[in-house]
Amino acid sequence: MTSRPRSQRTRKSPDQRRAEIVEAAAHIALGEGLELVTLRRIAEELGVRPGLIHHYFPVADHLVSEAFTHATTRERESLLPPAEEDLPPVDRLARFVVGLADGDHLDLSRLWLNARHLSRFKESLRLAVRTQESVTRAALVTLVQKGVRTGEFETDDALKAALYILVAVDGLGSYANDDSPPQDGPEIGDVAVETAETRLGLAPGTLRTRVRARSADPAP
Amino acid sequence: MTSRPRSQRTRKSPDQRRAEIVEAAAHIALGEGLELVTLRRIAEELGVRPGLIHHYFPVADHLVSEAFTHATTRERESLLPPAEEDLPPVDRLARFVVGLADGDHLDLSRLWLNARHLSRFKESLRLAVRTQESVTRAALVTLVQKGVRTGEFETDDALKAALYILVAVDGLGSYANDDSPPQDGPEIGDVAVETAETRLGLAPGTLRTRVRARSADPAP
DNA sequence: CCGCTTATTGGTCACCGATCCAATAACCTT
DNA sequence: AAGGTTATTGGATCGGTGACCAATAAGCGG
Repeated sequence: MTSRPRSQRTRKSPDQRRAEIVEAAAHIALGEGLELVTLRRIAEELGVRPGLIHHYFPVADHLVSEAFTHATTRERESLLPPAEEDLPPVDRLARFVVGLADGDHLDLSRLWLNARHLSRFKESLRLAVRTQESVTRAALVTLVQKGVRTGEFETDDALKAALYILVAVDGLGSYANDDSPPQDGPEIGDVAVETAETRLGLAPGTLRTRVRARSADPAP
Repeated sequence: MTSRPRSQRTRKSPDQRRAEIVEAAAHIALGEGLELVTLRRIAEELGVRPGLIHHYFPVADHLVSEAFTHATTRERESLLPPAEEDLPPVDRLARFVVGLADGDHLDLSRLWLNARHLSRFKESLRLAVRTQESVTRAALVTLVQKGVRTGEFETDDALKAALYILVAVDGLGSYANDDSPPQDGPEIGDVAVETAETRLGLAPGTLRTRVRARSADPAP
């Protein structure tokens, strides 16, 4: 009865295998932390021998930074997607800010916190963080500018407004690993939302309203 | 010639030795990171055998969290000292916010970032972080309230104002490990300073001015 | 001054990382 | 169908960590 689930050996194309590895690494990074993106852990995840991972990533740190980049990119595409023609900037901003301010996407906040710290010791990760940072910033600046053109936002310095919003978002992200009761008085998440509204001349409550409106009205 | 710097054995009182260990650990934590607060590393720092450290801290994690608490407490006492009767709230706030916003105290910002992330995995550290967080918050709230009473600050919600300032400060702290050129357009450090000024009804530039004034005028 | 408590030593052990490498076998090419 | 390329394996090595412990000696109290 010695079932032989020992799947012998499955040989895949380098591209495919590599993608598979990065995918698994990103998954672990997001769920368990970048320090658990280890040759053995990823190998285990894929049901493969550690040596194989080393074959594709001779330097383990590179896998770590790729995992971060991959996870981060995918998350951004869902949180701050590039212009959807039909969706006004206010709604796009609302999704981004509210999505991060509220409990959702805690994974992502933790990952950023993780990466920002770990980048102190890992050169390649530091570069990846910087890159992702500027991509995000660019996306947000573009969004703000578009909103200004459509008259939805009001600011004389789009870059500055974006920076303020990002600092607030990252500030909240600092608390991503707190597990204290959310009785922080003035709903801590509001800080980012209010900051965005203030900086862009939106009436208080606008952003949360837009999000609620959208989720209640799934099919236009 | 065999100099015998092998200091035989120096036996100290438990209290003294323990303090010495925590001191060394705090130093390493601040300068090299909490993950380097290791039995061996601290022992080396003190010219002592690792076993001794284990004798005082059977659970290594406790040393880590104590190191954080120690370092953090000392730094706070210099950055946000408890009421000095002669110093007006504006100046005390200025020292705190500007001190953190500008390049100084990078060590401290890195340590906080470090601790906030690492607390994801270390229970005892998580508690220490939460404690230090609330001590700092309480100190800042008290300061804001005092400023409101003296008429220097203007806000209808001291706690909220303090939270905003802290989020901005922590947001900046997120970038503590960046080594990119500081050409971030609108001086990134300004975000915290401006946030404080805005939230407390201070004229723009007030805080930086106060700091400059104080450092130019050492002896009253 | 001697004895006893205990701070301090100098190891051991198990665990878990990265890195490297020879041998194996999957699969494509001819 | 045979051969060759190389993806994949299964080790071994090395360095670092925490935990643990018997033995030693420092220095205090009698």
